[in-house]
Amino acid sequence: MAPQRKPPSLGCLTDHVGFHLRLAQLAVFKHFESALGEIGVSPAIYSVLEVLHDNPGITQSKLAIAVRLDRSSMVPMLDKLGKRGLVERQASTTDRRHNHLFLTKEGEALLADARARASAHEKQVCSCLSAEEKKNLLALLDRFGG
Amino acid sequence: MAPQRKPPSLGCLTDHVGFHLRLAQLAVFKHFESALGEIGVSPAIYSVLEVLHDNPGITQSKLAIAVRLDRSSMVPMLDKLGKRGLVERQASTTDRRHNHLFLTKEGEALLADARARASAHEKQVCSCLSAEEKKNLLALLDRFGG
DNA sequence: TATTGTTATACTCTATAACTATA
DNA sequence: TATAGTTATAGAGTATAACAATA
Repeated sequence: MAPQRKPPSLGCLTDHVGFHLRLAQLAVFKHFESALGEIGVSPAIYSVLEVLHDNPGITQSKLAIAVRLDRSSMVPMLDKLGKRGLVERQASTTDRRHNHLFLTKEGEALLADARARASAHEKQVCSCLSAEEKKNLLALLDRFGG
Repeated sequence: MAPQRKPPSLGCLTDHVGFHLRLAQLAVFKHFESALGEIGVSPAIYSVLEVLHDNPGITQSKLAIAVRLDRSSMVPMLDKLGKRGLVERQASTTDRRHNHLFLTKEGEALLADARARASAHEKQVCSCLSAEEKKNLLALLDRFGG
């Protein structure tokens, strides 16, 4: 059989938004990893740090909802961040079922670094889009997930 | 402490295309699962079936590249599809390192069902977009992953 | 009864590296 | 030497279900 010289056809796949979403996310997350991997910040961790910074004292369950994880998945993540000295759990005095979460000084410092890197990453990864196009893209994406 | 009544702020996250991509993909894949889960077709399996249908005789490595998986990840996937009687591996007669892959009759039948469901799923999940907007969205996504 | 955080567990997806058989 | 498929393995990510403490 003669070798296939052309890239294989993707058929109906080209019409499916899910397929395009996966390819785009794959590319963007890989780039993120190359930009923030060396400081130990994955996309999931970055989102947690941002929400914590913006909502000091938030509880674990609310944080989980905000970043779209199960509350049980939040636990090992916060354990890890706690061990790294980035996040603190404070048991609530008024409702002792709750933990209030805070970034430590180290957590804030790491977030500052992560933000600078994430911002540079974002510029690079979106260099193929005008400001208008990016705004448009985000609005379209929000129709699904917002 | 007073309970937080408002949804937590997402801060810088709202400017990051990666975050929006994740939320959108989460929503779209969840919907896909609810539409094709009962016939045992995940997004990954669907993409493999489509590429196989469109490129009969393709080799494992080329298939892996087409659907953006490592060739080692292709093996257990094809094992599973083989056990379900959907895909056939034919050792090449001219280069015995290659396997040529084909959908069986059962594979084609399942794909027909999957296509109908995927098409309905796609309509539902994109009901928030005009035809123009969807076309625009796919083009924008392709800037990253294409 | 309902909720928060936790634990135990398991499953899916994926990649890396090394192996084999071929070329 | 290089390539295709395979194997073994490990890691990330995530969810489900049940539990203890608390409300």
